Amino acid sequence: MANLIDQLEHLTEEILTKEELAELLASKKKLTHYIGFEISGLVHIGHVSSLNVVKPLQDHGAQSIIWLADWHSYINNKLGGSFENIRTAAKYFEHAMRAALLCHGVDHTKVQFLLANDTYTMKYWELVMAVAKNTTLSRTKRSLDIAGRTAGDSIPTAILFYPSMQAADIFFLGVNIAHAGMDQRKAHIVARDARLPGFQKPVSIHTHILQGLQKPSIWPIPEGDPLQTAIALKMSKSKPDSAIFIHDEPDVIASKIKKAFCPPKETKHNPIIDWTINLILKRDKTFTIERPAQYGGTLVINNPQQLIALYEQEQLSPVDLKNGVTQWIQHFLEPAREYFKSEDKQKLLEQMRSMVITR
RNA sequence: CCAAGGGUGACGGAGUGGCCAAUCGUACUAGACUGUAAAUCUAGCGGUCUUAUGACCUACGGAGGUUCGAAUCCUCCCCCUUGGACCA
Repeated sequence: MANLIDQLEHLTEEILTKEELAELLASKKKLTHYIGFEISGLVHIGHVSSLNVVKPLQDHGAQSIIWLADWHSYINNKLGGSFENIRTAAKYFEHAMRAALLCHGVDHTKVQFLLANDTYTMKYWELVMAVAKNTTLSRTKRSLDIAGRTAGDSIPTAILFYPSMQAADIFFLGVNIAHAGMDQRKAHIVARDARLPGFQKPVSIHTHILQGLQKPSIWPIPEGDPLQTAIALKMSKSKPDSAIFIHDEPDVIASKIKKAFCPPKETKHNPIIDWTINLILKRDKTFTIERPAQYGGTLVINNPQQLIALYEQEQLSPVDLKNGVTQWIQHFLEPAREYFKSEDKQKLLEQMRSMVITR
């Protein structure tokens, strides 16, 4: 079994911190990690991508928790801000997550699913306040982009509880590793800086945020804070063509990739390049592109550098890359599609779809 | 609770008695052009019917009213923004 730290480094954008993780591993403590999701719309490939660390962690004996953060949805007014809708959505979400885990070859029955509302106790709210007491208002406000908000807008007071609650979740669940997409890093920092007496600072690991498939509204992308840029470019559940959902049929996958923004020679902020590097090449050692002989025949890509070089020199055309990516994703999501074939899950999916539209 | 300013189609934002189904921009959809997408151009973009001209229905926060006629005027209500009052 390969070294866990190396594996995680390969799969993620950052580990806070590597030293702390090494210490944790050396301590022989039981590893527990969690990833929380605000329940909202349909589950897409970005969610799937963020679960890429579950397999190696499990292989090293970690207990995995998927946290269904229904209170966060409620606070953020998702799905009409109705607990009833959110509860239905949570059922869908759990299945969708199980489906996503299958794509990574994870035994989903070993993953623990917890719904926040079924789990919170008075002790939890005490922890929320403890975190809030140790966090300045300005930091809380700066952290609001984890909820897709900015303090500048007129915001309901409830949103201000969001970061403290997310940090408190970590302590409440007693996990020693928190993992999430890069867009959630500020919540983890709040937790790490909260210094709650009697609690360990959590190690936190952050995965890459996959870009949305469509052309960014501002192009070319101005230089700036890379994290802000990534958040701005991330795929959106509310724009169906910017994301591929886990239950999308192969023809839908093909049509979305076909419509995707993909400028020739341009490898920065090119979603197809982004997906190839961060989804495909992180998971597989090689990526094979079948292409007609007239365009060069079958191509095997071994690493991101090679991909970038070929693409920038126009030895790999957007069309061929798209075709390769399409095939790969169709295959990758196959287990999820299978999982969702049953009648009860189709029904949940339908419910979910109508809920998202009505909203 | 008070004051001022607001609530228009997916969004931004015009329109302040008939020429308004509502300018314009963005987004979206379709087609043309590219071995992809983008950009560009053309068309569509509340609903139903019609080959089409057109007709009808539903619409400008909600409910009433004035008028031949209202998104536009009046009344009441709801909500939002900013400031203030109360708590002191």
